[in-house]
Amino acid sequence: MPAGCLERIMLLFLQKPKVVAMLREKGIEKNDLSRDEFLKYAWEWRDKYGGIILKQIRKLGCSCDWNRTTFTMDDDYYRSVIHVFIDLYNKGLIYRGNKMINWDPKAKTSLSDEEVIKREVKSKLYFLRYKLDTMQEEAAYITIATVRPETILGDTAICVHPDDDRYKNLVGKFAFVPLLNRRIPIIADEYVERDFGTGALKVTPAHDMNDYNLGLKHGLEVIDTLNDDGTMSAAAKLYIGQDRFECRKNIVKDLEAHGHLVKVEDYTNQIGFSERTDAVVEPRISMQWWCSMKTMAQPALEAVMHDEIKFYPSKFKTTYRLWMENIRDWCISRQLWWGHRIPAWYTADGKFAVAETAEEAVILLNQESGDRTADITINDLKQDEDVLDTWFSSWLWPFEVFKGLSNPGNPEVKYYYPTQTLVTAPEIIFFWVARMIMSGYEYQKEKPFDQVYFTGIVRDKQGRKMSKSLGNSPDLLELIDKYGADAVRFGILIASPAGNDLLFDEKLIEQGRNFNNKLWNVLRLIKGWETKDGRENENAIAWYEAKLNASLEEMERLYADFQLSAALKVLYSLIWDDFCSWYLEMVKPEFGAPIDSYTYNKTIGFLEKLMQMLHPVMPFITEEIYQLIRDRKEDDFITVSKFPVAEVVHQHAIMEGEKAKTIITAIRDIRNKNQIKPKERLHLYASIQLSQSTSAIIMKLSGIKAIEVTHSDPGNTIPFLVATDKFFLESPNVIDTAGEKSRLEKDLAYQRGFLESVMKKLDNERFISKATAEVISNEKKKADDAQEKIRLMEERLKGM
RNA sequence: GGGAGCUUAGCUCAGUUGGUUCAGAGCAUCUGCCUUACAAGCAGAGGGUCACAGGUUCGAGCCCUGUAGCUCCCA
Repeated sequence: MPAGCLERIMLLFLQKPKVVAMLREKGIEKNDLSRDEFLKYAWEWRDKYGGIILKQIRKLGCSCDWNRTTFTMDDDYYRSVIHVFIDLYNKGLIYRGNKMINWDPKAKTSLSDEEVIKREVKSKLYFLRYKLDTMQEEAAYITIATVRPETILGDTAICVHPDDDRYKNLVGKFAFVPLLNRRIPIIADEYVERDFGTGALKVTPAHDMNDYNLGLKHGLEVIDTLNDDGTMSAAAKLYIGQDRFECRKNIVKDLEAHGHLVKVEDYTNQIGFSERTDAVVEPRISMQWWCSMKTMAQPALEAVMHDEIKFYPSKFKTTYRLWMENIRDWCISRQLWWGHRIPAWYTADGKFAVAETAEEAVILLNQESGDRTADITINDLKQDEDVLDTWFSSWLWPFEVFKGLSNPGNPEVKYYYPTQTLVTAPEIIFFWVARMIMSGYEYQKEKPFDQVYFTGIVRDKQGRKMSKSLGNSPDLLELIDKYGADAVRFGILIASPAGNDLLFDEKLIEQGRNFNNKLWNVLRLIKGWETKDGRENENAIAWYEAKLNASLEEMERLYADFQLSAALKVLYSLIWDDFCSWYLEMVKPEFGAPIDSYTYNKTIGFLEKLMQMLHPVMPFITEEIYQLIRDRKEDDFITVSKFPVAEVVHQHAIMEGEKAKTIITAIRDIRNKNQIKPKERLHLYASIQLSQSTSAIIMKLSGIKAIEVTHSDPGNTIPFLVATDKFFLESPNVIDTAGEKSRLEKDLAYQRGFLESVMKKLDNERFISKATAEVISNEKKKADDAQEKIRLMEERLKGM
């Protein structure tokens, strides 16, 4: 089983406490602290919670290599992140630039596109009229629609579609921004959607991505009306200092009072929220550090498209390709304190150098200026206040945990890199997966892993994503207390089909707990047996051995294809149905009687294998049972034992066993339908000679006194068919002929219909000429079987 | 607006080279059992026009096209 699949799924449940939240609980606002004070708290937090999270992971039964825990803020790792920044800067792949970014006014930091979560929100669409600058006496207006009326203070143009007849004559003219009376041009651009609103668009280059682009194209003025905390700036001229949402309310009132508000409509639109603080994100022009992506994306894209790195499920290849082909530069600076501080050093006059230390920066800057008389000293420099996006450190993970960058070619990185499988969530395919692949090729000249398995997203019973605001995430530790870690693991894994979402339901955990209980009772049963010499139950043992090997084969196939829940279902059924309900019932001695040693040893062997197969899913109980069924050497643990390998499957043994099962089930069904007590021992008559061993199993599991061979109904029996073999079960009660007859007739009708459809095929020349020989012979066999069954049923109906 | 995916039993879902021994599992339901491993259990049973409409094929839950509804990703 690919290690970590389940672990990854389960980690989704864990709560991630945040430093800022912790401080707030203590009554400390981040703004009251200095950078150093904040970092002191953050490290305290990390030491405390980092440890707790690791403990929780252990509690879940994750078997990781605990000697290799690594943190991106560890000294060595930190240096590597800085090194990569400098390296990419020197390669020209990192640059500083003033561009439009996503701004989180609550955290007062920039965000990458990936950190913005779009949500649909019910808003209002305000229709506002702008007075046109005309020579005429009579006032004329142009009406625009906006959901953010406060942004009109930053308007520097109105834009219409060049082919829009309604506005053609206005292009090139001017209008006045309401309340401010700033004169702005009316321009034309094909970007405008004529059907939306009034077809006229207000342009605010400082606060909207598209408007920004329009501004660049048409050389518009940029007026930044917002401060970094989301309040109106001095440039807004009005409402200065008011929060953007408060300002919205006020400006609507004022616009209405001045007759600029034409109407208000309800409107649903997508709004970006900060993944970090859930604040409404503001597009904002800002000086940030950027990582150029195009060149690094190229090899990373090809690797996945050519299956050098395989995605499971493969549908994510398309998602990946589309993102990579349209990749945009990555905003890597964050206005935070916690993180890897950007190694850029500034002089008072705005010059800067990128270097590991201030000393090196001094040298670089002095070399650059070449002016010996004006040498810069360390005291003249100030380090960039900002830190790097956390993903800028995480993307080095696959090799830097083995020091593949800081100590290139060391034995560990040579041994472990590339790793086998990355298990992760599709949500971070861009954040992390794509970037790890890029950094792998950039810094190790090789892919970071062979395959990526994407788990589903955990949802609640109603199909909603688990989220803090909904409060619908279950407390995993509480569940473990209630049901046990094994049960929780089982419940989650059984419901995790490859790549599909997982609907969490406590019922599934209950199923896991019941399974635990079942396993424990198996142990109790077997431990209670006394042994005697002998060799019995050979058929049952041969059947189960074959069954176990067949299931192992099946599971190997499913695991290779990452069909984890399917593999677990096979195993669950192999244990509960085949082992407990059938095998153990077949070999179980009568109460108090001893079991032969051959059967006993075989049974212990089976249970041992089953526990090994189940161990990745339920590590705790399987280890416990493993230790209890045999005396073990001190260092013999299931967790380090070899996973069983499938041996040759004896098909004949399986068929023999299945036949016995079918006969037994038929007899049990008849007992049920005819209210014959399970304890009542009956005679069975069969048209065929069953093997000694099969007969013994049938007698034991269906309460049969004796089995006799017969060719006709001995009378006072209930007849039944298994394949084309006839059986007659002695009936102690008066036989319900009417019920029996109607059941028989129903079955007969089905068989006739079945035969008809098969014959249709066989009579079809085109079928005979086109289908494979195997398919045809199979169909012929079906027809023969059906004919025989029909004959037997008709015969019986006649006799009733 | 662009893209990906989903629609199968009352519920949640499997069904990976097209062949009515393939229409399945778990839960839920019904019937009968406190049978000394297990009532958190045992033994059985019922239940589906595989979203809809066409098409390809000897044959379609599976392949193709369209329609409807839902979900996700990107803009």
